Amino acid sequence: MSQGPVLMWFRRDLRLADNPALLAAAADGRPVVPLFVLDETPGPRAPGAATLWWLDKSLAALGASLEAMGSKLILRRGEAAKVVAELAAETGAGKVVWSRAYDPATVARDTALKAELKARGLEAESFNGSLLIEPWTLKTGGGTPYRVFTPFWRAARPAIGEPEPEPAPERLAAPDAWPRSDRLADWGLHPRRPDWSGGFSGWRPGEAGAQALLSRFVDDHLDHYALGRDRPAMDGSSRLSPHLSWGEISPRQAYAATGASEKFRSELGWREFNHHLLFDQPDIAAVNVDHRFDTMEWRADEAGFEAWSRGRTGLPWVDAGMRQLWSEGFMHNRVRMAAASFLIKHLLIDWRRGERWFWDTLVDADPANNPGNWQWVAGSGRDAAPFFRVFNPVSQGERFDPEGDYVRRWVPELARLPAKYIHAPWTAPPLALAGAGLNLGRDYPLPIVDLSEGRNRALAAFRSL
DNA sequence: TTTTGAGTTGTTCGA
DNA sequence: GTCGAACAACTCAAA
Repeated sequence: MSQGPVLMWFRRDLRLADNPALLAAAADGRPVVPLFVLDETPGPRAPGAATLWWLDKSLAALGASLEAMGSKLILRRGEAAKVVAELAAETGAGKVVWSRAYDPATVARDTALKAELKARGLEAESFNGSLLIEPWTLKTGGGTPYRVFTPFWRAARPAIGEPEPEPAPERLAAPDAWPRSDRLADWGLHPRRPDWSGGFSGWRPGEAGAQALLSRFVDDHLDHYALGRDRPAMDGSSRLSPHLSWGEISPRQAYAATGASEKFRSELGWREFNHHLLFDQPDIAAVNVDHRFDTMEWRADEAGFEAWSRGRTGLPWVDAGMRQLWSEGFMHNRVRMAAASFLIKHLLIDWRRGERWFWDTLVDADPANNPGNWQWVAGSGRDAAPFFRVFNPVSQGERFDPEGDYVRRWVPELARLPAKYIHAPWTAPPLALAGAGLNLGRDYPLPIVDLSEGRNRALAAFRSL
């Protein structure tokens, strides 16, 4: 067996517990050199601004946890495969371990790196640190990937079983000398000039924050998840998505803790489904999974896109969601669907534009889930919504925010409007508008599109595919 | 090979 | 207000 330290390359697995790569690194007592590489070279998709904010805090948390056990997180910047190979040489490492990624570009890079390391006489091993079940282990009877969620999940469940997450390694041996590390602050991941992250204060990135959130969710919300997840004003959702995205918590840990809710587990199932899609398809952020959509003539509506992204569409349900997104880096899932549907269907704007906006603004932006869910709403994805499913922002709002509390919170100019009109302020009688101190068209926009006309235009366009 | 049952999240219209 | 049908057939997965 080769000697020297083991290089533990952290990627989207920024945790110590239930991390198979880290356990393998620690297993035989050799010194461990933990590493994270910030790769800004073109190639695998670069994280968006909100996720970089998150990464900054998550790396700080991971670094502190490692130091508490006498270890250290080495930070390097550059082309990842090159940096890893160089640091392996620099430290005399005999082995490199990491958790697998599933997008084709990263898979190709990692495969090449593994071959290169082995050619140099090093051991290189990758592990499953991010999924309940890996794509190549689950196939239909015909040997193809599942394209429909329900049979996919029915087949996946027995294969997953009841996982038993592993604890963190008890100790990590330190090398004789630590290699040089960048300073996290020098990476400039926290936004400056302006610092737009003031609304992010409710988040606690890092493994401890993820575990605390999971416990609280299981104690307070899991019993009523199926209903609570549909009420944005109550926020009975788990909010675990950004923690899962960076692997601060493993899906095995989340799955094991939530056996009381099939509904929640099936949401983890959709995360798996999207990762399997990511693995099978060349580039789900750019290419329609259903190629019939390649001929769709999307509208080039700059004003519409601008109104949508800034929460100025005049549809309170959509605007509340888009403003929550801008403020917190998050949007409740119920509202995401309506906001996405509005852009794609009522405005007939290419889903990729919306996907890119979410990619940059969501703290949970994920290479599998973000494009997968956008394609699902557009109807171009796998097991996607039928074309005639056009979310109506007014009826959705009335159904899932009957008191209007969610809208009041995020669209304060409507706060004094009675619940009866809050999802459709243009229907309020003049007296009600005056009583709410609201001058429509000045304080808050009139709808930028007539809902009925927009819907019919979308149905016609989608039908013609 | 053929057949069969089923398919995340909706809206509108008419009875 | 409530309810069922229509929306558009199509594809998937498994028997």
